[in-house]
Amino acid sequence: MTSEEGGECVSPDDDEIVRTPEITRRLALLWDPPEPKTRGRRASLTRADVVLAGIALADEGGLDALSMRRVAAALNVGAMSLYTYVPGRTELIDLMIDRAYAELDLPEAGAPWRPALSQYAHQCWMLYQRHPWILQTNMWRAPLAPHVLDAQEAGLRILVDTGPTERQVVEILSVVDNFVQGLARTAIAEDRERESTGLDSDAYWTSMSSFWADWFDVERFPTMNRIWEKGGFDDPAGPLESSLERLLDSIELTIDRARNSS
Amino acid sequence: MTSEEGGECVSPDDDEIVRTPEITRRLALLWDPPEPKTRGRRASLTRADVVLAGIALADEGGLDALSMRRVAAALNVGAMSLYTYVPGRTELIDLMIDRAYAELDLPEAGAPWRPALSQYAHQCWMLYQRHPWILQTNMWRAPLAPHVLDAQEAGLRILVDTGPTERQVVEILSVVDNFVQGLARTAIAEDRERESTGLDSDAYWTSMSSFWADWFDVERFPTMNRIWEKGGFDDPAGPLESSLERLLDSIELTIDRARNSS
DNA sequence: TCCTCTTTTCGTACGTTGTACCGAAATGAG
DNA sequence: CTCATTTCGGTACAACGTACGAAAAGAGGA
Repeated sequence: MTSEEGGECVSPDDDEIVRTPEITRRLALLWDPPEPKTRGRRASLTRADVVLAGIALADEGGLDALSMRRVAAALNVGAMSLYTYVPGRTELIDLMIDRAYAELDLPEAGAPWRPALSQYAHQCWMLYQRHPWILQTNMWRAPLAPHVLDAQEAGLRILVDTGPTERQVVEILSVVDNFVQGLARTAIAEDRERESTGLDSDAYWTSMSSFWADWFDVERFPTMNRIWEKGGFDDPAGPLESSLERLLDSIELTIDRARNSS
Repeated sequence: MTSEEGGECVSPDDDEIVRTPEITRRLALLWDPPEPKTRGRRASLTRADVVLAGIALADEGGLDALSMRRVAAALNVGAMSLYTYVPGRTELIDLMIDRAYAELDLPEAGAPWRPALSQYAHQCWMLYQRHPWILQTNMWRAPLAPHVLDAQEAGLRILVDTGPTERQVVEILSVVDNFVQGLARTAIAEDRERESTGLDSDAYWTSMSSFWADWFDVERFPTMNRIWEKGGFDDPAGPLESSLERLLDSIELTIDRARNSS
C-alpha cells in the first residue's frame, strides 16, 4: 500500500513506522497476492498448486511427511523449483494454514450467539479433523493470515454484543478455541496411536489396558481410579456434542450475569 | 492386576490382556526404573544426567536445539553413547517431560477448590514458562508418565467432591489445562518472535504495527478493530491473574448450579 | 529475425539430523 | 586368567532444508 520511501529499513529511533525486513517479507507473502510476471519464462505451476500439494501430503502423513523434496516429487518437479513459488518450508506452512482456514463455513453476522458459537466450534473441530497437521505446527500462535483473521473476526462478532466487556469477549472466544483444540488433540492422538500400531480399535484398547494392569497404582492415583470406575473418562458418542453443550451452558451463565449486572 | 502368564505377546483373539511390544517398551521406559547392571563395564553417566542435559538444552534453544549430538557434546561423550541410556530421541523427550512435571508444586488434598485450582493453574503456567519446549512437543496428548499423571490426579482431586458429576470434573479440568496452555503459547510466541528479531520490546511492537498500517483492512475486520480500539486485546499486567479469575468465576457458577440442583 | 533481459528450472553440494552397525575397551563373575 | 557382559564411540547412511549458479525458455525492442 504505502510505497513512498524506497528504503526498506528505517533507523530505529525514527518515530515513523518501522518495517523489519523479516517480518514484512513474511507478512507480504500472506497478504500480497503474487503479482503475475509478464516477462521471462512462464511458470509451469502456481503458488496455489504448491500449497495444495503440500496440504495433500500433510493431510495423510502429518507435518513430518511434508518435505520439500516430496512436495516437488508430487508435482513432477525438481526440488529446488519450489523455491520459485515459496521462500521456504516455514512460509509454505503459513500459506497452507491460511488456505485451510479458508475452508471454514463461518456463522453469519447477526445470528443468535449460542447456535452461532456452536457452529464456530464445530467448524473448527471439523477443520482439525481434516487437517490434523494444523495442530502440529509449532503454533505458538496462529499466523497473521487473512483467513485466520476472518475466523477470529467471525468468532468475536458472535459475542461482541451479547453483554460481556470487550476483554471478556476475547477471553471467552479464546477459551472456546483452546477447548476445541484440546479435544481435537486427544482425539487425533488416539487415531494416530491406533494406526501406528496397526491394530484395530478393540485390539488397541486391550493393548493399552496392559498399562493399567502392569503399572497403574490405585493407591497413587485414587481419584483417577474412582473417576475411571464411574465412567468419567469414557468417550461419549460424539466427542464434541455433550461437552461443548456444557461449555456453552457455562458461557451462558457468564453472559446472563453480565447482562443482569449492567 | 492379572499377572500370570510369562508370555510377552499373546495372540490377538485371546481374551487375556494383549501386550504390544512397542507400547509396552515405551511405557516400561517411563515406569520401570533402570535396573542397575552389576556386570560389565561401568557406565560413566546416568539416565538422569542425559535427561537433565536434554532439558538444559531445550530450555534455552527450544526442541530444535535438542539434537542427540548436542546433548552428547554437553556431556563430553560420543553421540552414540547416549543410546546406552535412552532408546532414541522421542523417548528422551518423554523422559524430559516426566522430569519437568516432577517440578510441579501441587495443591494438597482437602484444600478449598478455588485457591487449589488457582495454584494448579499457576504452577502449570510457571512450568511452561520455565520449559516452553513442553508445548512444542507434538503433544497430541501428554505422555502417560508418572509425574504427568500425578499432576492430573491432583487436578481432579481438587474438583471431585465439589458437586459436579465425574465427567463434568474431567471436562472442567480439561478446560483449565487448555486455557493455561493457550495463554502460555501466546505469551511464549511473543517472547520468541521478539528475541528472534533481535529487537527490544518497543521496537518489536512498532515493527509489528507495520502490519496494521499496511495490510489491516478495517472494513474486513470491523469487530476486531472495534475491540482493539476499546483495549480488548491489551495485555493486562499479569497475563494469568485477571483472566484466570474470570475463568474461576465461571467455574464457580457451574459448581453452584450443580450443588443447587442436587 | 536476432539480441537481450528476465524469469524459471533444477543438478550439485554443504551442513545437519537420527540412528544402525560393529569393533574396541572395560569390568565383574567364575 | 577367562569369558560373558556392558559401555563407548567412530563410521556410515539416508533424509533433510536450502545456497549457488549454470542452463533453458520466453517476451520486448531492434
